[in-house]
Amino acid sequence: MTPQPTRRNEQSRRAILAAALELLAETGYPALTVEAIAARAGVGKQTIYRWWRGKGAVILDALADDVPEVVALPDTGDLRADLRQVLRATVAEFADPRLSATTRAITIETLADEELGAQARDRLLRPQLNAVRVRLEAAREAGQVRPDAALDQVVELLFGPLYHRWLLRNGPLTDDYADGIVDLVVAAVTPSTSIRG
Amino acid sequence: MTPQPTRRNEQSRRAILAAALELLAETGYPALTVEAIAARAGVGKQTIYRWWRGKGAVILDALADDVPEVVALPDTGDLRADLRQVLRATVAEFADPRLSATTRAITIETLADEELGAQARDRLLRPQLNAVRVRLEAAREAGQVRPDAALDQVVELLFGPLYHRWLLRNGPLTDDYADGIVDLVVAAVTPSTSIRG
Amino acid sequence: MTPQPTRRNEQSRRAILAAALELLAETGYPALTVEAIAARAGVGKQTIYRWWRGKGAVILDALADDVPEVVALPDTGDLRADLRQVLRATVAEFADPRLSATTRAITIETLADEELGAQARDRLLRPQLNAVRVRLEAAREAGQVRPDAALDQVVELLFGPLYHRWLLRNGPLTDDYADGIVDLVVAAVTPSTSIRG
Amino acid sequence: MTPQPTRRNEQSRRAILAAALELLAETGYPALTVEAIAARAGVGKQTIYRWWRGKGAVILDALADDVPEVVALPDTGDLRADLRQVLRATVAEFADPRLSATTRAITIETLADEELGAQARDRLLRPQLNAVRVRLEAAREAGQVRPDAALDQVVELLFGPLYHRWLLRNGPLTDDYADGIVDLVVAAVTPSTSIRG
DNA sequence: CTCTAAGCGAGACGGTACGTCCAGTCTTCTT
DNA sequence: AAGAAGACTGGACGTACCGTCTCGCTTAGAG
Repeated sequence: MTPQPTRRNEQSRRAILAAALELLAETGYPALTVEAIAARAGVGKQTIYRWWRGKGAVILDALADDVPEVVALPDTGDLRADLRQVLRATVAEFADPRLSATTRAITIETLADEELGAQARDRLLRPQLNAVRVRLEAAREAGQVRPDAALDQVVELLFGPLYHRWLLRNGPLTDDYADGIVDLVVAAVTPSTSIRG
Repeated sequence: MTPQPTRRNEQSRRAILAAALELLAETGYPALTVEAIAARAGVGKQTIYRWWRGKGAVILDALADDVPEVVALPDTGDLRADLRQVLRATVAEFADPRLSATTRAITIETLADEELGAQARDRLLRPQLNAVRVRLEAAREAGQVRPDAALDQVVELLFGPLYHRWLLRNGPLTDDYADGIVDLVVAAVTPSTSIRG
Repeated sequence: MTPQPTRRNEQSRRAILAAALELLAETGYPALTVEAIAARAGVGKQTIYRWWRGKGAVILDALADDVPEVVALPDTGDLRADLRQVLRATVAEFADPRLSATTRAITIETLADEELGAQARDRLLRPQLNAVRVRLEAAREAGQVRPDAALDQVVELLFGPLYHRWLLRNGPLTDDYADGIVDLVVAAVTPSTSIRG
Repeated sequence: MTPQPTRRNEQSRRAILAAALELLAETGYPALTVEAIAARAGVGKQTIYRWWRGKGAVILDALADDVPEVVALPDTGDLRADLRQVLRATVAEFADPRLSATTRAITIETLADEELGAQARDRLLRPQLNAVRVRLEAAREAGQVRPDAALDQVVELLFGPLYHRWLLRNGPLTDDYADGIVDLVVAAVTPSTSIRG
């Protein structure tokens, strides 16, 4: 009943993932079909259904395969500069139509399927967020961030607005915008120097 | 060729929107079909396709019909308190499975279809964001917000993290979380009192 | 409820019949629709349904309008020659794609709808058959046809084979074929000259 | 693209043909739909469209399946008697509402679709006509039929009138009528005994 | 070093919904 | 009151994919 992973044909697996990404780029997610993936990959439909639950799972796998497991963030000592760099990179990603399309695709699938959502979160989202968190922890130890700041929230404070604006097309996504967010967030977490200057 | 809105049957229109919302609540968005809406509304499919581009457009219309055109925000003079109230209300909305499901539905459709996205933005999102913006403007005039703060960004700083966490299921959505976001944002926009403490 | 023929718009009537014939020639019977007739005639659909039962009735009316009420047959005294002429004319009609198509159309409608069939029979078929019958009666009086021959059957003996071959595409329809049928039929009805040659 | 007949499911094929005949008997040809056939047969619509061009093709196949490939005609030595028997049988067939309806159905489809017409001709009509032709050939060899008679025409002379009268409802179809036709045709083909009476 | 059970390409299958087309009815406004 | 216009319910159309189910055909590993 359950397939034997040992016997799995690696060549087919790769052909399927490649075909899925190609078709995603060409036709967009809603027009993507398992049948088309199978045809493009030169593979029987059953071979897809044997190893994945549907097109969403295939796409997720394909994307996760493309992403480096661990993402490292630069630490120049200048928190603001480092964050600007990260957010500008994110803006650039969203500006790239290809990457943008795939991210939208993943998001759709994520919305409709809880299990897939969990996988996407753990394999794609978390590593990225976590890298930023690590950088913030370093900043906190360096006294550049208030010790009581909830760093998970700070991370979401950085990415949430970008994601929101991009997903809902609520305005242009520019480097200036990214910088503005960073400035606001830095202001929010900088220890108050007020009491006695 | 293009239908004549004058001749439109208002009764059918309402029946369709009502049926769409009912079915959405009962079966969820992916299982929602134009055929089912037509059947439930006692309407020919063509009548739906004559006036809408598909189920997404119907749902959007149905939801937009339910939303008050203008949303007013309380102004108690206490910005932090007012914002907490708004964000807590948003958290509550996201916690309600019914509302949550419809918002997810809209979001999916929005992602796949640019035109629909524009409509959703203008008719559903913007009014809500704008209400908060108005409150922030009042706060700025009252000297509670730095005069140079880009208020649109601040609004997104409030909602972005919530939306991000909810959509990607990146953690629990609680009142505490909402309060934490508000605290961070208020800290970000409060005029620096540094000069002489 | 029942429409008042007095008030009927003669112009519309004619436009409808003309449009029906045009479309029949252009697109063929199965592709012919009431909607198209109405559009072509610049007429509301209701105006068609008010006066006819459907596209079949319209077509029948259109064709019956075209046909001379009474058809006369030549009588040269030579029965064989006269019949040959009639059957050759019929062959020519069947060879004309346009006439052939309309006859096929009528036949289809006739098959499906008994009432229409009756009308077609009385207004289109009978007059034609009757003309031949009259000629045969004359021949009988002239002693060229056996007095005991059932003339209705003889008429059908003439047209039945042609019709059969044409409708079922059971072979080529040529003048030779027509002549052959005539010869057989004449042989069948010629009084036996046996007694003394 | 084109389906592979090897893989064809014989069970489905039979279920479809059976369902088609059932529904034809129950509802008549015009009310017959591919959808209903599929439902009754417990089959997907695509399975019908994969193997047939439409309901007409299905019905034709169903009927052709029912017909014995080769039809033999009795040969008692008495041509007139044998032909009477055949034509009376045909009259009986036309009198049976069920058989009559299916024949009308086939005819309609035949009229509209040349290819179908060709099939109907070859698989349904020709075998029957040919059987009569064979009998006539025997009669010719026995000297009961003029040697110069075009037998194909004679066959059509027998069936044409019946078909004509039935299809166009141009009069009652009785055994007497059939006998009358046979008498005429026999008269037409009997070698003239005149020469020396 | 065969044999056999698995995965495989292929694609037919029962289904469901699609978006379109037309039938025939109903409604509104015009002539 | 009839007509032009065209929106309405209804229902079949033929298509596209879904996910499952055979087919033979490799192909690997247990005997």
